Amino acid sequence: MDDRTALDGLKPMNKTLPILLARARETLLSYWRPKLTEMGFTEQQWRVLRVVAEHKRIDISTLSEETAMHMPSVTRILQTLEQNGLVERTRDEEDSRRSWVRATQKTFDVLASCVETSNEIYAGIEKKFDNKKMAQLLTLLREFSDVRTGS
Amino acid sequence: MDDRTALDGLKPMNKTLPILLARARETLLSYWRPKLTEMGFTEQQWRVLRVVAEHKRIDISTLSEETAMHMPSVTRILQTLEQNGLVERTRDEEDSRRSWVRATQKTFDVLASCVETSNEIYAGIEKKFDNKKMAQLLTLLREFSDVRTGS
DNA sequence: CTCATTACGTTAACACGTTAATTACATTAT
DNA sequence: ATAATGTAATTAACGTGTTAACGTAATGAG
Repeated sequence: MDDRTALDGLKPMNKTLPILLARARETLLSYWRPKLTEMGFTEQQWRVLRVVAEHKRIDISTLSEETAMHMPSVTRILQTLEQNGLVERTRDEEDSRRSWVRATQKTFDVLASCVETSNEIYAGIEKKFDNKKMAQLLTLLREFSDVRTGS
Repeated sequence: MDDRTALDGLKPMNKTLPILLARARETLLSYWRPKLTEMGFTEQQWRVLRVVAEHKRIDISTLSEETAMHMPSVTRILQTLEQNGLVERTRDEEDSRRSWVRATQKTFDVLASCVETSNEIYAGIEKKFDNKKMAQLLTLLREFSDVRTGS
């Protein structure tokens, strides 16, 4: 017989934060996936596109920070988006290490065509998870994110 | 000049759920990463190991559900864990499609050696994000996860 | 000025996420 | 029985997560 006493000090995994975060993400995606598939974007490409469009121009480091993705992922995704004519890149004149990314008109057209569906999706979620709870959840997630350790 | 009117109907991305979920995950990992690296596990391998250890035996589908990971990922991770002597697998006698996974003593030893650190990590988090807030967060995440659509 | 250091971004390598297809076995209906 | 359908798990293919190393350019100390 196995010695399972090791488990005494550990919480049941299905009640822990990592699992619940993963489930919440999966639930959110269950609403978005049909539209993303139809548009031919991955969730991550969509995030990058959205953030780039919010700025007149943005550098890779800031983009990485705002999308909550690591820079290698951002680099790869930008290559794809650039090939598809959704973003353009230029080098900084003063500091030639830095490069700037801008959204093209094509991106704004895609976003415009998505606003309606976006509102429908959030309305659908709100039916089952009201705005007050959502606001609480967002606040708690923000507060939790602020306790990050060095790194 | 670009036509940015498309953005009028969309929330700033840095205030949306997908980004905040990603940040929360990253924050949590910032606490765990040192220990995981030291032990030589990825976060996902650790999740699988923990869940397997909670059951006398568990099938792949259930394991996939409880770890909130897709079955192909679970399959790959189990191959690694099995090669390292952390889990064992057997086929079901009645239904030979199903296979059962069990944790070995080696797994329980690893878990036992981790309980102390685990408690320290959660204590560290609790200093900056108290138990009441954590309980609220877990509850809201659970409630949100329950609104998943078909699929 | 020069060398060491730091910072921005990319590349490389391997693990996981995601979807579709596949294999193998059970179940159901005819 | 057998053919059709459904289910458990794996494989395949491609995109992303993650870490380390790399190339290049700016910065700072001597």
